[in-house]
Amino acid sequence: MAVTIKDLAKETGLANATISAYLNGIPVREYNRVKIEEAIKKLGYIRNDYARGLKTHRSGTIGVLIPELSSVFSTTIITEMEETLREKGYGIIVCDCRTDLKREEESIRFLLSKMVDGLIIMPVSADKSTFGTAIDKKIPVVVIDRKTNSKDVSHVVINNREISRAATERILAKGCRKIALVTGDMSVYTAKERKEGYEEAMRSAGLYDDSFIMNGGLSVEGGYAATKDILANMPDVQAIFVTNYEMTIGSIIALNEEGKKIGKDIEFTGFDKVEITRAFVPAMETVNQPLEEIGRVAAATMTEMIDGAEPKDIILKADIL
Amino acid sequence: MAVTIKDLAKETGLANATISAYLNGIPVREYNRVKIEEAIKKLGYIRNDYARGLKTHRSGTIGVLIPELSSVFSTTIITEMEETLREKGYGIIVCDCRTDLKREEESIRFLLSKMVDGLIIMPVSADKSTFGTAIDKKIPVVVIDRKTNSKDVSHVVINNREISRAATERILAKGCRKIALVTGDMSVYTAKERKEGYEEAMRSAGLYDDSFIMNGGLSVEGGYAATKDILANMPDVQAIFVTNYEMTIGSIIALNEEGKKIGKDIEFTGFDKVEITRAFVPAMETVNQPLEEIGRVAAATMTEMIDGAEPKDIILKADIL
DNA sequence: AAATAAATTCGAAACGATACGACTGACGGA
DNA sequence: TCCGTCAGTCGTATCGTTTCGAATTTATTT
Repeated sequence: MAVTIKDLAKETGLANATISAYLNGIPVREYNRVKIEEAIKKLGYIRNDYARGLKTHRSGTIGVLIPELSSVFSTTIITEMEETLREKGYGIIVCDCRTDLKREEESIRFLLSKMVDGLIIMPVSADKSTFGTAIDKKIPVVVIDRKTNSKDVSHVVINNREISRAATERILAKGCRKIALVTGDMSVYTAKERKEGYEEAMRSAGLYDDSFIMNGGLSVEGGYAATKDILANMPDVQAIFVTNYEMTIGSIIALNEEGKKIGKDIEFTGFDKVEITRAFVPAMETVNQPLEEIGRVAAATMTEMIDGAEPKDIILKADIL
Repeated sequence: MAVTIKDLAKETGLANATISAYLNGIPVREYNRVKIEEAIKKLGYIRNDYARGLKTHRSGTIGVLIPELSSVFSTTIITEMEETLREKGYGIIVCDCRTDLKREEESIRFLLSKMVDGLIIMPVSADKSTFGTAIDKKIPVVVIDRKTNSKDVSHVVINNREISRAATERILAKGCRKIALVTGDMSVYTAKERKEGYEEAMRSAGLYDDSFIMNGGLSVEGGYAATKDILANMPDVQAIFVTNYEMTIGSIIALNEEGKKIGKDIEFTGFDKVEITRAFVPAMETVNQPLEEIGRVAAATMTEMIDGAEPKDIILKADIL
């Protein structure tokens, strides 16, 4: 079967405890170190994390739960998170719950049964019911991109409201008065915050009118449909502000189809780095989230919590490109 | 501490073995079933996979190793794979090795120490040295998007050469004679195959000239640079064929910057579903890989191998949109 | 109702690593 | 030379499951 510590012990003539010590970085005599290392190489030993985890109740693994793996938003953050955590000796297990609450719960059970030392999660709902089990088990939880009503978890979010307000004000400064907003369902934290930022700006200008607000369902298709709708029913619209990556893409496609030139026929502000479109629509403005930073900070917060730190809320700053 | 089977045993007055049996789907008496289920709910029991894995040498987990998490190619495949595996009761652990051979090895050790029941991998090199450890341990390995020189693993690839040949022939049929190819380093399996498909078509037409072949390094920047280069140094080029997603994007950006209209000034065939560009460059042709199918098939092959099937090679068909 | 067959349940021994207290030997100081 | 110190090493119990043969209960047959 697999090579175990006992095999190493037999091979080297040492006790398991000594091998274990070596493996855990506790100093052993030079000549023993050499023997052990030779044996490891010779036998091809790989530590059995399951046995270790059983004994230590630690796995050296962080669970990452996201609603959708196939979005730049998630992957950029995850990549950076993995990097940071790896440096601290942690690996990650990623679960994609497909924006499905039931799967989210399933996944959390899965991760917990894998004995993760912590949970970084972008919850589908703002309700703590799903990750409550983790909290009960005293497993540190970091929530990203959402604010929840729980005091037991850390939050890492961006200044959604402020940046949306600023973006809207920038459009206003260009002289636009009829500005449409494409956002998501108000049950989604970011959608709500971003809408409120927009609302603040519009109200201050005395221009708020909620018929300018469209729900784009946070998807490419939704953004596309919402934009078509806007163009069809609000002929005098002067600008569109779209509040996430997918909808931005959909919206641009719709504008393009309708022959509306951004910067000329209409002002446009999108969300996130829509790389390719910059070539085609240089006049487009974009709210740029510090994705790498979110990943880094979330990871760092996680390790701090594992080491005993209290939960904290961190707000990072997005900027406008 | 955590709730264990023993706690359930105490709570119900049954032996651990009975609880274990219930948990594993072996029938127990109705009234015991009820008692056990109540106890589980009451105490909030979650099975400790580590203890179980230690005993059974199975983890119910498949390791997935990819060179780059932040690419549509990977994420689409992974998402589909996860779906399929989940249905069979497996979870996945994803590792991103950042196209780095050393990390690839590290990650494989990590995954093996996590006792994965199988490994699905998109190797950086075609050399079996990295995943050899897995094979030695009799762990099924499925390689996607690459052919390796190992007979012990399954391969899931697309018909790279044929489809590239077909794509090239299609361009030729439009009357183009000077067709540039942007591909990657010849050490990369897909780059090589795709280049050879192109070469076959060009040779048949008596038009092959390797000065038309550019290395775009498989990245957006590389594709961009290669295309700029082509436009600068091959003024009479009539068409460009780009062989992966990232380079396609880079190439389109470059063409756009240079004011070259696809379908008018130049013919263009890209690779993979470049969603957004379709709105801007409807004349663009694209080789479309069946990503979902790759994921599905890889996952299915994995479970078959776990159940004892022999390694096999599967070639899926891409088409041209 | 007794005897046999079938279905559950039980107890205790693993699985592979770590933790803990006890033990060894080498070294320096008195 | 003797003793205390301390870095290393050793045995062994233990983590929470599953496994397996034996023991017990329930169902079936005669």
